[in-house]
Amino acid sequence: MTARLPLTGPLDLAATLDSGQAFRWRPQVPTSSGQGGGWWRGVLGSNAVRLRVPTRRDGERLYLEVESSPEPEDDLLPHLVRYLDLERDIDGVHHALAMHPYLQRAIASFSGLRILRQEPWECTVSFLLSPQSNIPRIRRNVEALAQAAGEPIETRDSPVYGFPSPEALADLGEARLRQLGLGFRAKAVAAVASKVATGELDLAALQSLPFSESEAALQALPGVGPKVAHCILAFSLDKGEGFPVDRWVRRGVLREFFQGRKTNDKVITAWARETFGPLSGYAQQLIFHWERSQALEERPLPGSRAFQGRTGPARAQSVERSSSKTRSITRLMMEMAWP
DNA sequence: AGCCAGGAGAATG
DNA sequence: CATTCTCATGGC
Repeated sequence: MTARLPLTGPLDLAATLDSGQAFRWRPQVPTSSGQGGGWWRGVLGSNAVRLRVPTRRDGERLYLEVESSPEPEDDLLPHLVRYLDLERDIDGVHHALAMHPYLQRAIASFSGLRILRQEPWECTVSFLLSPQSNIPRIRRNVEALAQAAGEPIETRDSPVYGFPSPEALADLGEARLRQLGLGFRAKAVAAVASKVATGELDLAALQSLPFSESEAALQALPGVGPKVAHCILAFSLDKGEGFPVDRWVRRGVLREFFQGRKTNDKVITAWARETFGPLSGYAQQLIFHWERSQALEERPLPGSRAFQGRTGPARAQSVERSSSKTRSITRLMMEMAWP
């Protein structure tokens, strides 16, 4: 099954799918002849899918291919539209945030950066894995969970697994979760899985609560502090006030908005909510991506795939200098690799 | 090799 | 209440 969806605004799949919101998307490696490039493979519900946004003059379109069988339910498209939040007026959001010169710079590089609306359970587990970890490792951990306890999904080539149900993860237990490489995070994953499996906790119900109540309910869970709670709020519960503060965001905010004075994260979070309101999550993503890309530019890590260019304006900027137009990283990379 | 990681939670001062 | 230590392991 394939589909084409019209886009009303920019969509940068690389920035949106591959830098820390979700952890199961992989770029499809193009063949030596350049075929298959630009696709992103992932799992949506019980479907193995791939996505692509080719460059077009008459406006961009999103291409979807379902690589698994049986055929998907006919509500897959609505689910995809919701997952990528395609009906969001991202240009409008960015226009509002561009009143801050610092954010304006980030917007110029990441105009198609979206905030996903993930399934709350998968998002919660993903960020339970995040404390004192790093994105490559979180990816590995999530994938290990899927292989150990997820439902197999039929495809033509390598087997794919759905994200495990709460019951499946609860049944694994802390010890087995540790064996999968989660480290001390296994305890929290096991505990929260058990709460959801027994019905004691209804994550989806938190979406209909006011922001602060939803935030408090999440932080009452084992392994969920301010950072993890705000990731869940922003990336799966559609709470625009969510503003996860990690070291990148902290660095950017203190330098650009606090004159370099250091303050604690509680102050930063409150400031963000006052300053950006329901657009806090978008501001946070722009800051996060911009700060990481800047760090990458300073220390390019020769040979790293990041340097060879999917995300990060380090490489893109050098191209943009010779091209007067500002384009999204995704489109830029496509033009470079597949003219 | 050795430092550090999209933190949380308990232990201190 | 603010700061410090511990947790488990792997990426670079």
